Amino acid sequence: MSVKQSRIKRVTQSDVAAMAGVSTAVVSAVISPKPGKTIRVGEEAEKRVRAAMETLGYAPDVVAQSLAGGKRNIIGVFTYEAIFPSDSENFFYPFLLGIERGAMKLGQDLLLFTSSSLEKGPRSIFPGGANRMGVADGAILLGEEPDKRELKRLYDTGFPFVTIGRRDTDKAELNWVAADYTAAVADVVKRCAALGHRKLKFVGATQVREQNIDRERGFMDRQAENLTLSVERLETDDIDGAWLRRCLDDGNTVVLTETFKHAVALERQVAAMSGSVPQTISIVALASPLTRPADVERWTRISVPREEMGEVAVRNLIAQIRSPENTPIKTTLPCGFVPGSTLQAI
Amino acid sequence: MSVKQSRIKRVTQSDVAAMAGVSTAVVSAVISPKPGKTIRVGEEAEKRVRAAMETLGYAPDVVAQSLAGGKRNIIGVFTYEAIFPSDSENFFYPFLLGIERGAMKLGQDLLLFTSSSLEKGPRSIFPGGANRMGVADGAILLGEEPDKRELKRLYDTGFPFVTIGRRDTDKAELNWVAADYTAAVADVVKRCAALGHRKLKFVGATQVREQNIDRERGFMDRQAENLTLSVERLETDDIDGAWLRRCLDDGNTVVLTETFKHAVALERQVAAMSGSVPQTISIVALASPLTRPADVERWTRISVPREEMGEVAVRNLIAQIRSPENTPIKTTLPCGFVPGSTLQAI
DNA sequence: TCTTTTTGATTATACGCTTAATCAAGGTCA
DNA sequence: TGACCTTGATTAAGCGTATAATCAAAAAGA
Repeated sequence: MSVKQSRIKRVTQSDVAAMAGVSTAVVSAVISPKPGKTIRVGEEAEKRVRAAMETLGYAPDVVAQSLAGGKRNIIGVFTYEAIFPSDSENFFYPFLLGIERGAMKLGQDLLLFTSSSLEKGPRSIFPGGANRMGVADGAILLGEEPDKRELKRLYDTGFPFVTIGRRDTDKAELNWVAADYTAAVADVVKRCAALGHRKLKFVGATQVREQNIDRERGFMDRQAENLTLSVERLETDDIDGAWLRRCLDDGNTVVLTETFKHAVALERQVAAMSGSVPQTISIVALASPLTRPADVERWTRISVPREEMGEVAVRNLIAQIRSPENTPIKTTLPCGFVPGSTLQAI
Repeated sequence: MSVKQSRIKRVTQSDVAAMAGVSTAVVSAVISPKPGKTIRVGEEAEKRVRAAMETLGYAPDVVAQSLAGGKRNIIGVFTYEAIFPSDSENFFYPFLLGIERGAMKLGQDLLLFTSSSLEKGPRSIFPGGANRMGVADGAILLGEEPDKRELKRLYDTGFPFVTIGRRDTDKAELNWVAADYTAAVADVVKRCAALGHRKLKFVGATQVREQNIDRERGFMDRQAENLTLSVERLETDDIDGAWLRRCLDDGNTVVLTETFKHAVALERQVAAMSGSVPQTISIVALASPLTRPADVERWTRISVPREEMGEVAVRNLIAQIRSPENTPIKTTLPCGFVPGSTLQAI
């Protein structure tokens, strides 16, 4: 006969209620005061309840609160990759900084859904069909989802969440906070034009998501000003000598690359034909690097307000949680232009 | 009159049960088959249940499962500083990596107590007297606590927790996982001896905590082998020209410093008297740097198995949560010796 | 044939909290 | 003085699941 596992004795509401000489409903009301006051508490009683909570060391059980439909002051953070990136200069890290700051300011704890990892590969919101997120009041989703249907499915559950990065879905109005790539790229084009460039090429990733669309739109926005603009989407491998030759022969004087990898690949080809950047051709990177290369500073590029995006995501999420009847909040934040030495006047 | 937010209707066990023509208990048994079989299910019934789950798209509610099972599968992480260090090469970061990995493996979510931050200054476990930790099943404490009484107080609540780093407290047997500084420093002394050093000096921090005691003990362990050992504890500012002169005059050929700051301060003084390390004197750092200086690799030092410590902390915590009647688990993990160019033979 | 065991299920309760529905007591007001 | 409101509470009904306690029927054993 095995020894029975002794349960940890939790301090519960009724313990507190008993000590304070009130009912559990009063304790509940003290923990989470609601404007819709179906239960009212007198000063005296509240004082006794708080004292009892103090001496008993009571903390509400979030799980029970969740089940009962109350608020927990916990926001979930879901990432498709590891939350603490082993590469510490990781692209996602600043978002987390911002999220933590936002959570601090708003008195929220952060729940990281580390349990949803399968053996290998990317995480799933619904590992094995179940969804742990319900423990939190809402969640922030970070990173590129491998399967957009998961977003739709989560949306259908009615669970409040905010994605970092714009998300476009049929039949689902999502909350998101995104960088204003459109304006940022349009600004880059304008600056290039001011520097005398007339033929500009946009080199984008083959994977086309919302942010890529935004960049391309920003690029094309400036068509009017007697510029010649062309767009190509290709793998970095496709940027070879022949490609560069054609690009130059076409008269392009500056290339805007959607990723750092493209920019680096391009510079390598320039070097291969004994040219140099920006003498042979100018380059502007339209992104923050995924992992910080040693020489980032050298590059002319745009910067994404990542920490701020994280903080705003928390604010928007809380707003959405507090009034779910409101329409989804979509926030775009301006990017910065970072001058470097890879863009020159012509 | 505001429109009431219509709750999303969940597919529950009883829906499935109804469709399959059984009771909810059977459905529950089908989802989680336990060895302790208090409920048995026939083949026919199981088939019907599975079919019903399929057609209804049923997914168990993890929150309810947690409530009923008594386990939340949530581990708290408490840090006295910001959890996501803005300096990502931060000393604490690898611990978090390990904690996340451990949590993943054991199917736990991680709750970061960001709400317990006061305006400024270090965090408190009991902000305003309340303790949010009860939210989790247990917690991992990271960083140097400003006030040890908080630990005792937390211990007295019976809440399971593990500290990273050894903690010694009166009347409280704590769980911890620590680096084996004693063995590591003893090893360093042995290596120095093997290289011909006979007079070694230990320079420690004035702040004496458990880990400092451990290092000093490791240093003194080797007294037998006809070595001359001396210990000094001082601020980095106290390492000036006069001090270095005395140190050399005493015949010391190697200094073991407890922190990187001390090591750096010492080297600066050596340079100030036109000497160099390790020609003038050898230096070994007995720690991992708090923030990674550009030239860490140059230093002969010991390395702390931080990621592993984080992972083990999770394991130990879970073990403690599962069987609270067990005695506290104290784990020490071996450090590594990292050869560098600041230690030479004599 | 009568008792005992095994199999396959049901019922009822607990988990800790929120909240609608109630209610008692005292205060207002015509 | 009785009708009505306000205040400060209590009661009780969930939320979705797990599981101990039961139980009926069939199988096995004597």
